[in-house]
Amino acid sequence: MKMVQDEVRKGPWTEQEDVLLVNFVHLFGDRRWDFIAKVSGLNRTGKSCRLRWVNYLHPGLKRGKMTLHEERLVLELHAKWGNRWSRIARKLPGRTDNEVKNYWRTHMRKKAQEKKQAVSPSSSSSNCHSSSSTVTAVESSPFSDTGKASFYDTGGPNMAGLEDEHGYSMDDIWKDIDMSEENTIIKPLSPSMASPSWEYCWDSLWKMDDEEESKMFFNTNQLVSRYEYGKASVTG
DNA sequence: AAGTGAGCCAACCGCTATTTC
DNA sequence: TGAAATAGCGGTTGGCTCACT
Repeated sequence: MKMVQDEVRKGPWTEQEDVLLVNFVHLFGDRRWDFIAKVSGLNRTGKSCRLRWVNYLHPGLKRGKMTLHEERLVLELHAKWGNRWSRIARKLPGRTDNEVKNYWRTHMRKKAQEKKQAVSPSSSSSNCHSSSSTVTAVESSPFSDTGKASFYDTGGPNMAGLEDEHGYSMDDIWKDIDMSEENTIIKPLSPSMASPSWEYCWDSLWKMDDEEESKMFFNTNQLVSRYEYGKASVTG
């Protein structure tokens, strides 16, 4: 038997692909991406799978607009670390490096435009956020690490830089964020992940024995079918 | 109502770092 | 210890959405 999988798929992910990927990540963990890419039957690269998981499918992700405090954090940490997006993202629970990066790009584009209009060129400084309304918060550099990490915080090698001289702790920041996030939508990444069908899907998976599991590699369509069925029953 | 441009986000690419054998 | 494989990171781009004209 030979599976004909010629072209590697690129471009936007479909819901079915998402479901498959999430299933296989739960089965095999979120490290063996090449393996997952192969056994899942997705014609994607491991790299692509990882990216999809990290940036979109991971259950710990938070969607919606950046809160004021998150904005401040981004500004502060970028001032400190530069374009170390993943590092910055680790300090923003539920945010990805991609998200932070995208935010920064648009944010800074805006700021640059504002700056052009509002500030004379000679007054610019090394701080790239000089015309921002959040400048005061940023300039005070008030953050320290309390160990509250984002979902993929690996406890990175060097957080000592943040554990320093300032009185306003990360705890305070997080408390503020918690309060402000009453208005922030935190939802599962895919509609599917909160649905009964999703739970059913997991339930079935976890009950599988090894043999079943190996069979599943060749029956991934069933997963999608289950999912679709469940989804239909939810949505009406 | 249609056209246009800007903003935003998801995904890819290339390079580097880390892990495994 | 070195090579190969894999994972991770940062930069870039393409396409979709929405506001404005």
